[in-house]
Amino acid sequence: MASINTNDQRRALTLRDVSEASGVSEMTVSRVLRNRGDVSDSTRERVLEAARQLGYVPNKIAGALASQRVNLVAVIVPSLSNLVFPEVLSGISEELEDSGLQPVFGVTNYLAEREEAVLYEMLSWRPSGVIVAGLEHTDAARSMLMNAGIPIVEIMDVDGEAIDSVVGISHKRAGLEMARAIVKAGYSKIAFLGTKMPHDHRARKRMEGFEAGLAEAGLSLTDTEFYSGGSALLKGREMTEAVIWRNPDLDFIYYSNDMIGAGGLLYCLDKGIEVPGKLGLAGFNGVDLLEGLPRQLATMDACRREIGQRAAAIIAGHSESGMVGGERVELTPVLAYGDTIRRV
Amino acid sequence: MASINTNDQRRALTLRDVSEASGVSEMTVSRVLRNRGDVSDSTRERVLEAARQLGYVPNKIAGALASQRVNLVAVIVPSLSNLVFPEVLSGISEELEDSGLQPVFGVTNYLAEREEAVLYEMLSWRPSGVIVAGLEHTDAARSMLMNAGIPIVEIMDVDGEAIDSVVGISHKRAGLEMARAIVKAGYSKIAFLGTKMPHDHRARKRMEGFEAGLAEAGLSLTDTEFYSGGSALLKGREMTEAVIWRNPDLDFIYYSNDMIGAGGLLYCLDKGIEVPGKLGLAGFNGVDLLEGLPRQLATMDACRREIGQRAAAIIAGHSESGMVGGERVELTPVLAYGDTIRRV
DNA sequence: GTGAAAGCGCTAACAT
DNA sequence: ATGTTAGCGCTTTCAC
Repeated sequence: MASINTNDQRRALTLRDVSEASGVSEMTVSRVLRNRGDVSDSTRERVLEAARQLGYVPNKIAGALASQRVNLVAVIVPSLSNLVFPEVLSGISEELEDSGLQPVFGVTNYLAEREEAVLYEMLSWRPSGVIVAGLEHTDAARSMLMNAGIPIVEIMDVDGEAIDSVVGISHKRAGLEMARAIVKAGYSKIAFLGTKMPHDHRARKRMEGFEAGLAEAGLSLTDTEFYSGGSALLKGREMTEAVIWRNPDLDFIYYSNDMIGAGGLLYCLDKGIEVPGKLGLAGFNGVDLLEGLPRQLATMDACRREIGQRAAAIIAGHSESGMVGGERVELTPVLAYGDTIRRV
Repeated sequence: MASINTNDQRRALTLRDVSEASGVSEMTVSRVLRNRGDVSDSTRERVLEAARQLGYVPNKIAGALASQRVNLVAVIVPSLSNLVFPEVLSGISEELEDSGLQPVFGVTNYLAEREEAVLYEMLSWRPSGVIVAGLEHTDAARSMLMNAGIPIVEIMDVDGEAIDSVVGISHKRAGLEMARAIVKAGYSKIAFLGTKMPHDHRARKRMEGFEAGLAEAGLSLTDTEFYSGGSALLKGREMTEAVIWRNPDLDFIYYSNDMIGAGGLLYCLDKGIEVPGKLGLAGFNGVDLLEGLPRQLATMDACRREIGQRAAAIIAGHSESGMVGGERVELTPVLAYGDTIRRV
């Protein structure tokens, strides 16, 4: 009890220290600590006790180098403040929980070069798999992924060519179906409000799909506006005000995410604008937050958590049973009409 | 141009491959790739070109083992869905950007045993430093941290005994000052609404400080209510309704976070309850979201981003110049009255 | 400015 | 059930 950790702070403990303390070979200590191979109960006890007493923490760097195996899964997302990605990450963590694999998160801030750098850094740790948001990458990044020799899962989006596996939804179709629903509900003077970020490819695809849907009915967007930075809720208010001011006869606004949509909704309620009679509104993502608003904003669930789970399951499957790869999982978002689209 | 990466997918490239492709020794290739030591320009060119052509990604596992240096900083937080932590993480990432250090994130879900497990896993990769939220840990975790021989920074909270360095605010004092401000404004029938999580020590400390502040004026909490799970905004509405129903003469509600506070505010606006005249409200954190609400909820900034930056700066400082450690940084949150506390 | 040898701390493979 | 040997891919150190 007395001399726990009197060891020098500089030098970390090694297997050898545990070996000496327990009078058992390094190899056997290693077996005990990894639950690998047969070890007698008495030996196991002694080793475990010695390791505990010393406060030994294995060196995975050495272990990984020797075994050529790393229990890490690289997960690369554009942002954490988006509300969307933390949920994806939860799904991944949850699914990986009992697989022996550990997620490691990297953030790109929606910058392709940043993605490339993060990826390079992560691949240099030789992870067991990569989960990366989106299908758009620099050439270098794409080539790194193709040559990594590990399972790659691109998530969120299925509109494009996948490197290996892909799990997501079609944002183009999401936009398209929203447009159809809106047209069917009788709206015709329609605006799109979104983020300015040129690298938010999914928002862009939703807008493209949306325009295609309007085109089917011979319509086109009356106005658009894009923001960057700041409180999304506030930006939603401001942009809504601006676009209404510019287009007094506007009858629908499609927002690229629920936060700005919620801001728009609050603005309309404040100003006494009749929703959905005079003005219809819809967002995207299906975030929890909406449940607490005075009215339910129409939205489309992006299946965030499930995307994380399915992606993680693919990586875990590979590492267990060496699957083939190249899987494609397209989930189908459901349109929730809420209270902000006129019912016909 | 033709035969880029015809290499076998199984075996990753090594320094030797680059060495052979460039006709330079492994050692010199290593020097080039790390910008270490003198290498002639012509040699450097050849090596870089060969590495690029092959698509070589260095093996940091081997590098770390040989050099006994790892450019990783372990960052451990309770949650990502809290809105608070993503901001702390941004602060850390930002500060570490040009330090050569890389943050690696782990999540504990407010569970002490989970924290211990995550910590163990992370320490086994021998990071250059640890940033961990909170001062409360299991004995084993505490002992691991003390014996890791690397800089440890506990963040968010300064009310307690630190292992090494600490960066945060006093949540007790935050609660205390909120109570004083409320009492001064003339409120006296006061409720506290928060999360049920027993391991949210900071929310607990705010409540304790708050009660102490009320006690100074001979007051005590009229009612409390705690929730877990679900949409915080919605829970805020529900709990507010419940507590008002139980205590018709209630004149103030202190929420443990801004999200439930915002829910409460929206509820009051819906119901036409006069805020702050009949009922005062206050939250905690100072999240962006509040800016988009119809009224400004009173809150206290938790200095999240700055906490991340300062903590990261301490770790980076250590790794550069071998500082002494044991720093203590207490930031001071500012009370923003907004529109939901009566002005006197 | 460049190369050769030794070894980081562990585990695979093969003893016994 | 336990021990021995070799080596994972790099970097450190020292030689030239």
